[in-house]
Amino acid sequence: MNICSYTIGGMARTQGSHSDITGPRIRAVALQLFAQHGFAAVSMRQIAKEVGVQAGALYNYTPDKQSLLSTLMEEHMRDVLAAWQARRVETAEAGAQAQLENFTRFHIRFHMERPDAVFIAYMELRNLSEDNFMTVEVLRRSYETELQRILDEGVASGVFTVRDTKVATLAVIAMLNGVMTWYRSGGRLSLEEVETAYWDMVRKAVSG
Amino acid sequence: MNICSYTIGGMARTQGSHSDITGPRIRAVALQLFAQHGFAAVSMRQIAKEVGVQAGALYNYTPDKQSLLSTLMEEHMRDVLAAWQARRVETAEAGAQAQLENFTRFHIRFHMERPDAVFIAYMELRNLSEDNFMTVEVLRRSYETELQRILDEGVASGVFTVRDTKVATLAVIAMLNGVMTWYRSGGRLSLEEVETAYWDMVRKAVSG
DNA sequence: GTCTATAAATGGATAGAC
DNA sequence: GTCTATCCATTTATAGAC
Repeated sequence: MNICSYTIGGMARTQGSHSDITGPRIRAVALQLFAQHGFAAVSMRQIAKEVGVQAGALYNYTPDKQSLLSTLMEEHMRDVLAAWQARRVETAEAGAQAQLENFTRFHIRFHMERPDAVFIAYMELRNLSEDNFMTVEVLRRSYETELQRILDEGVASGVFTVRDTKVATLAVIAMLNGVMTWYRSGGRLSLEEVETAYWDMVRKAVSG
Repeated sequence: MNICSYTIGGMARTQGSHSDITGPRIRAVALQLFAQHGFAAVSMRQIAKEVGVQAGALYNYTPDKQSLLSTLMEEHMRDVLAAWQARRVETAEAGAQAQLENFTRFHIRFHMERPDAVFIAYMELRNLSEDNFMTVEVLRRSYETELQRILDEGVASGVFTVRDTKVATLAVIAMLNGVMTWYRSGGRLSLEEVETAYWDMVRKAVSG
C-alpha cells in the first residue's frame, strides 16, 4: 500500500520517494499547525498525517522537533530582513519621514502576508534552545535596528521629536504587530486603509 | 510520611489538609509555569511538585487542566476591569486628555505588576474551550471599550484627531502591551520614566 | 525516502486507603 | 484533603524491512 512508481528526470523511484517536495511541505504544515495550536500542543504524528507520510519519515528532514521549529523561525527572520533590504532602497536617498513611512507600510504588509510565521516568531521563543534563541534574537535585533536608525536620523535632522529612540522603536513595532491580532481581509477596512491609519499614528507619535 | 498534624481555628487536622492555602498556591504556581513554558508544555505533575503535593491532589481544586487555565485568565481580566473602575474615578470629571493619560499610566503600571497573568491572557487563548474563550473575550472587549470611549469623547470635543477610534484603541493597547516584552526593573529607565515616554507617544499619536 | 513496528518515557485523570 | 497506585492514551524518537 501507498506505493507509487514514477520517473523524475529519468530516474525511477519507488515507495513514495519525494525528497524534493516533502521537505518544504513538512515546513509549511508545521508552520500552520504550530501557529494554530502552539508548538508543544502539536505532535509529530499530527504533522506527518497532514503531510501525508508516516511519522518516522519526518526524521529524514529534521533531527528533532525543536530543530523544525528553529528552522522555521530563522527562515522567517531572514525573509523579513531580506525583504526589507530590498525595499529600503526605494527611500534610501529620501528623508527620515519618507523612510519611516516606507518602513511602516512595508512592515504591516509583509507581516500580514505571513501571519503564521510572525505568530510563531513572537510566541514560541521560549521553546528554543539557548543557542537557537540567540540566533533568532540577533536577527530580530538587527531588524529593530533598521527602524531605530531611521528614528535616530530623523531626530538628528530635527524632523522627529522622540525622547528615547530605543523605546520608540519597540513601541512602534509593537503597535504595528498588533494589526495581526485583529485584521482580517474582507473586513471593514482594506489593507491599504489600515496601512494609512497606522502610518498616520506613527507619524504623529514621533513628530514634534 | 508527609503527615502533619496541627490546629487551625480550634479544628484538628491531619494528613496534610490545607484547603485554605493549597488552592491559591496551585493557581499561583500554575500561573508562573504556564507563563514560563506555555500551557501545553506544563504537566499537572510539574505543578503538583512545585506546590508540594501529589498530582492527584490537584483535582480537588480543579476538574481538569483546562479549567485551571480559564480560571486564571478570567480572574486576571476581572482584576484588570475592577482596578480600572477604581482608578478611572480620579479623572471621571476631567477632560479626555487627562482621562487618556490616566488610562495609559494605569495600563502600563498594572500590567507590569502582573507580567505572568498578562502573558497568559494574551498567549493561551487558543487553549480555551469555545465557551471559556467567549467569556474571556467579552471581558477583554469590555476593557478595550473603556479606552475607545475616551477616544470617542476626545474626538467629539475636538481634543483628539483620530481617523478610526476602533483602530486607534487596538493600536494604543498593542503599543502599551509591548512594554512587557522588554522592560525589566532595575534597567536604564524607571517605570515612571517609561510611563511618561509612552504617554508622550500616545498623546501625540491621537492629537491633531 | 518511506514504511511498519516498537522502545521508553510521559501525559491527564481516576480509585481507594487513610 | 492528600497520598499511593494505576489505567490508558499519547509522546518523541529509533530500528530495520523494502
